[in-house]
Amino acid sequence: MDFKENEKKWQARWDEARIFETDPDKRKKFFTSLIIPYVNGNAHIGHSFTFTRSDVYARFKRMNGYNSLLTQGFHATGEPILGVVERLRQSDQSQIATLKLYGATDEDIENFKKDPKYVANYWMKKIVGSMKEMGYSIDWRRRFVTAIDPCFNSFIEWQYNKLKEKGYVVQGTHPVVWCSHDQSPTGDHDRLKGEGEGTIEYTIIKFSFEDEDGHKFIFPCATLRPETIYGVTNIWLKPETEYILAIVNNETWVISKDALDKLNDQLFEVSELGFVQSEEFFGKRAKNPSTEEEVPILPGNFVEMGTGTGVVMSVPGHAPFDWVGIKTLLKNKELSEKYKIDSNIVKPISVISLEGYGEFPAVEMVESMKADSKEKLEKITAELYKKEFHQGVLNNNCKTYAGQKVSEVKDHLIERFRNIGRATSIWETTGLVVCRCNNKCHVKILENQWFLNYSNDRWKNDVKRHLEIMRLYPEDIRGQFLNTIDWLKDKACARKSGLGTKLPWDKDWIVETLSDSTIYMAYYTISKTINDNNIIADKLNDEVFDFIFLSKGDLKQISKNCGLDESLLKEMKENFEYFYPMDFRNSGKDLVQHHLIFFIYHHVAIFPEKYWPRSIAVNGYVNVAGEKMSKSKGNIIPLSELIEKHGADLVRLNISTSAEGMDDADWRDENTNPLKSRLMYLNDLVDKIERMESNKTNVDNWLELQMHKIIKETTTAYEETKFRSAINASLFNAVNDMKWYMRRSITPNKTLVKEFLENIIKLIAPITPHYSEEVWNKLGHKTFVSIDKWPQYKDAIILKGDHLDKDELFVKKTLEDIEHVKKLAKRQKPSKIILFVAKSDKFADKKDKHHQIRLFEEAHLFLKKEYGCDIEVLDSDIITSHNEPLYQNKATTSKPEKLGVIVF
RNA sequence: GCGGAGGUAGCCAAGUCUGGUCAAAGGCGCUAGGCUUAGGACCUAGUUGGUUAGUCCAUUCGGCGGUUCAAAUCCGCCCUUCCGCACCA
Repeated sequence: MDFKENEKKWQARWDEARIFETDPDKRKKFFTSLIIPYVNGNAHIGHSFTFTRSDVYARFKRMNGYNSLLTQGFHATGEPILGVVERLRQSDQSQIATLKLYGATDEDIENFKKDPKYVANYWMKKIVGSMKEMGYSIDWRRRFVTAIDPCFNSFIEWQYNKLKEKGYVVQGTHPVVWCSHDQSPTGDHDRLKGEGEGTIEYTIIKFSFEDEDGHKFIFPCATLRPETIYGVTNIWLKPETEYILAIVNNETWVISKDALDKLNDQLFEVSELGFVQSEEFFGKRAKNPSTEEEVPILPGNFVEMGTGTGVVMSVPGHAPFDWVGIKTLLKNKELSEKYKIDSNIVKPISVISLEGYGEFPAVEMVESMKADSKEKLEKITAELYKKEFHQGVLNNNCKTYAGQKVSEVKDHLIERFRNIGRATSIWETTGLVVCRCNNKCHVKILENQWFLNYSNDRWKNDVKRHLEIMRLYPEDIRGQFLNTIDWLKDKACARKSGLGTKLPWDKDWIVETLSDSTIYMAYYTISKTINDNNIIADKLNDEVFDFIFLSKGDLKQISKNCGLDESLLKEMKENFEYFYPMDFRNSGKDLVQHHLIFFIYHHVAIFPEKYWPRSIAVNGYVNVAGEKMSKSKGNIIPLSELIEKHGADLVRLNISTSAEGMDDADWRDENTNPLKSRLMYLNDLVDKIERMESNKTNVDNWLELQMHKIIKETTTAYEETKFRSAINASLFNAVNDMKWYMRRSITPNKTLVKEFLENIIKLIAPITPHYSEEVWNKLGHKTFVSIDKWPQYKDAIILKGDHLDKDELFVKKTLEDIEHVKKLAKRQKPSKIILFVAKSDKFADKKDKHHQIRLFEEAHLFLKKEYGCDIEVLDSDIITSHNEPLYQNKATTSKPEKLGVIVF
């Protein structure tokens, strides 16, 4: 069979017969879709896994009598497409290489530079092409592209108006990594350095200071460990450095230049007064707001002006850098005399007790590890901070907090100091972040940002409650869902750039990307009507959507208002009410944390409960020959290339049986071989059927039993989306059983073999649809197997079939025994084989013995054919002392579960 | 750090919920033989070590310890790999 030829043939026939165009009818419906792929490149091997799984499930349901709707849309919302265009305009070679890998020509690339929509449409067509080649059973009349299709944008506007009505879209403030040059948040992909870095809040402890003239200043010490406040011995400023004096919320602060910019972006009222050299303050004293004690201000070379405020409090007992700073200073006679300090004045103060350490863990660690380099100090600092946070307890120097665990008291302490105006906070990136434009980023707190109020208790609880009744495949993933829902916070939902829908009430903003992939499934139910009738976006106002999706309003009136025919409105409403809710959604496991959760959230928020989604399936990633896919490895194989090489059925079969559950799939070309050879075996068997006769044989019952077991096992596996198990049963086990049957039965039974084949062909049809159509046709059927009836099994046959299995197992075991003996006796071509059935007294039931004798007498021809020699079955009871010793020995050692064997 | 999923013979991978029938399915690879004979495929057997006319013994399922007549499977501790943690799709 030429797979590719065959696939083209059947795809054309399906098209012609429109068997996948799905409209409401009397049957029960089943609604699913493939994941909505991003149209900035071609479909590749990674997509094929989730695509195929969805199609297989839709086909499985279709054969099980459902009116199965499989739909497909495309995703163009957000930055990526604009990014592609931008990079092409800058002649980015790696971008060009990627696009070429996906099959774009130089001419295409020139066109891409002109228009993002061209890019989207170009790749959409390519992907559609691959999907058709893969034989996905999609109702193509319903396709659309997000952000490009104006009608879809109207739908998103409706979504947001609904969410806002419910109070689920709110305004708030939020810290983001910010590039002040670009004036925008700097996401991971926009960074030269600092991928994965986030934001972290430093506490600022305000130390007060008064100079000789009575001017009051604040030294705002930025720290991650405000709980060590009681252990402060001094303040560090960087020597020989200009600090800035600035009015910050009506106080005069001494801070770094960087800090000024940061505070400016973090909702402080800031105005610059002037410069001051750090030397001006050294030796003078500032007041600790917790102890009211005065501590000296001293030079510390290690102070980093770019971090925090550039002003640091020193806790030498618990901070390695501080202890080294103190040591360095005391060693320097000139400075210590100048600033009048000695080892008493800056003596470490113990504030945290930590098991396994003495009073001053930082001192101990520095000394024992001889830490001197910055790297070493950073390492032990991180280690010590972690230990003290998790295991440390504040000691008696900490007044009211004495005896409390650091991990438990930290937040209270910060809260109290803030409340009495002695602390505030400054946000910092968790590591150095440099924007594409080469500017160093800091944290900005965005105001009046629009948020989806995912932390809303009512909303959250609705989601959790619904999750309880949803089916999840595999069930293991539930914990991941629950946990994510628990910590889900509000999510910024409007941005300034990218393709997408404008926020309906604030046109300066564009709705963020993920909201385009939350309830778009509802749009599939109406997109056919929109596409067929060229409905324009203006007519699809909120009133129309309310009518279709929420049954609100009067048909006549709405029709009049929007200018759409009543019949069209009714058609959309009927389609929606028939196909909704979505029954099954399959995605990669990486989408659980956002897409899939938001999918539930938005449905729960907007639609009546009966339209909330029914199930979610999740699968792993796709590796190629054991390695992760990556552009750098160049192992991202476009789907079209795979199909060209193997044909769609083998790609479908290989990928969908490569893994199940949350395991990652692994594409290996060579794995197609065993799959192909089994398909060919079945195909070849069809040709042999004609020469068979319809005589019952003694192993027919056994094969029939296997058939029912295979149907049952396969069906159950499909239900659970365990396609690997399904194929294991319906292809591997089935072929093995069939091979055994063909070997075992001297004259295979035509009727049974045909029935068996027909069932197997159907069982694998969701995964290898083209192949199955062809073989089905060859078996003499004029119908499409894709829409034929799923095989049924009979539990009754399975339940009473145990003894058949036992018998066959016994024959197989005896075959192995004979082989074994042959080898040991070194008789490659035996002239005669004698089998001994055990003596009567060893059988609990005499009937079993007779059954055994009959079994092997029936198998006589088979055994004779196997070994090409005479086979004799002997009853051990008839062996007497007159027989040869070997005979006597076998007669006595034979057991009911093991025949005695002599090979001549 | 928080959370999720894993670690099984050369590789991939079932089995773990519901302990025994597990020296542990299946596939790949490898070895021997067959078939054809120089194409791959296909068929049979083997693939922890020892031992044997088909038996039996020892050791094995990340590590250590425990429960049990019995553990890959249950319990505890430890080691280790992968994944997600948001304004990025």
